[in-house]
Amino acid sequence: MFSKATEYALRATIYIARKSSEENKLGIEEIAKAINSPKSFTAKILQKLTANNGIISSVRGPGGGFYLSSKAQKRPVRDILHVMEEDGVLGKCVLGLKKCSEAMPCPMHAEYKGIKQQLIQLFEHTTIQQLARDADKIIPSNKQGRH
Amino acid sequence: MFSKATEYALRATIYIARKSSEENKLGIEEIAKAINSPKSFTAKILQKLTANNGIISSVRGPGGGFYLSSKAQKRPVRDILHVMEEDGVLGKCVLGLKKCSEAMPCPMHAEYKGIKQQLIQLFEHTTIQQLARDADKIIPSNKQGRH
DNA sequence: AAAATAAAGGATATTTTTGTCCTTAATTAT
DNA sequence: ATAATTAAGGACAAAAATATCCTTTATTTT
Repeated sequence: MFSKATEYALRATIYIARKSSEENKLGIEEIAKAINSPKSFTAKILQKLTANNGIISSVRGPGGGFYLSSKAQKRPVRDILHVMEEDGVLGKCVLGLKKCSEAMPCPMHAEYKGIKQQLIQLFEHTTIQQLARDADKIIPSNKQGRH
Repeated sequence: MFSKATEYALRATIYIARKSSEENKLGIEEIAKAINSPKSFTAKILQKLTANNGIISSVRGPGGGFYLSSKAQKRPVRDILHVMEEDGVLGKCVLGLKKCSEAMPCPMHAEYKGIKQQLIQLFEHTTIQQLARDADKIIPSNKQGRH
């Protein structure tokens, strides 16, 4: 469904959300290892997600690394797709027609319409935080100890 | 969602289903023009779909061309994806994890599960013929005159 | 101030996807 | 038989996606 770059972006962001905080940043080495992605390629992707006050925050130098602000945690997953310039795939025609609409539907339009809507809703309404918490329910992270 | 090659494969097959019969075959020129795809590239794709008694039938020489047997018309759209080696995308994990299952779910698994099932059902239960007929309801083809 | 650390950024390489062109093979009509 | 037509197939080209490496910049520690 998505490019590898976008898959890495999603995995990395969720991982950072789970394991980091402003006090406990994560290095690219750890992130790439954890999400099983090529390090340098992942670094480029994080650059994109970090650029101009983006989704991920970063600090250089010793003790530096990547983290997610609590504000960023509340952003919808779709924002990640947007930065990766792949949010288009959600609304796109399955047959790849540029002009496919209610007025000019492709042969699959009627059948696919409902699924498309659900996809858009899913990525729009799900926040990064929700996914991070879901993941923690299954394999608890050690970001914060539970009392 | 799918590669261009697969989009062309779907569009071409549906077009052939609508406009051709064993008595009235279509040439690559017409097909490519109709579905707005590069001719030679589309030819390669039709070769794939034609190979070893595949979905599309073809005959060389004058009066030759491509057509769909009535048996092929009844095949599910998923068969096209299979030939294009992209039926995998339907069942694939959204985050691209190789091992994502009920037992080892990715963070999006629960949320995406239902949509994935609908996608599989859609491509499995919809036949080429159904799409061709849907399309004809909107823009009637001239394959057979209506009395 | 110097050294060490970690992300940012540029340049380049590799692989895959997309696309084109030309020749070959099969079939039909002359 | 020969010529014409049309798909099959091979070789190659271009573009995009994926991946690596090296240098630079910011920050902290010594």
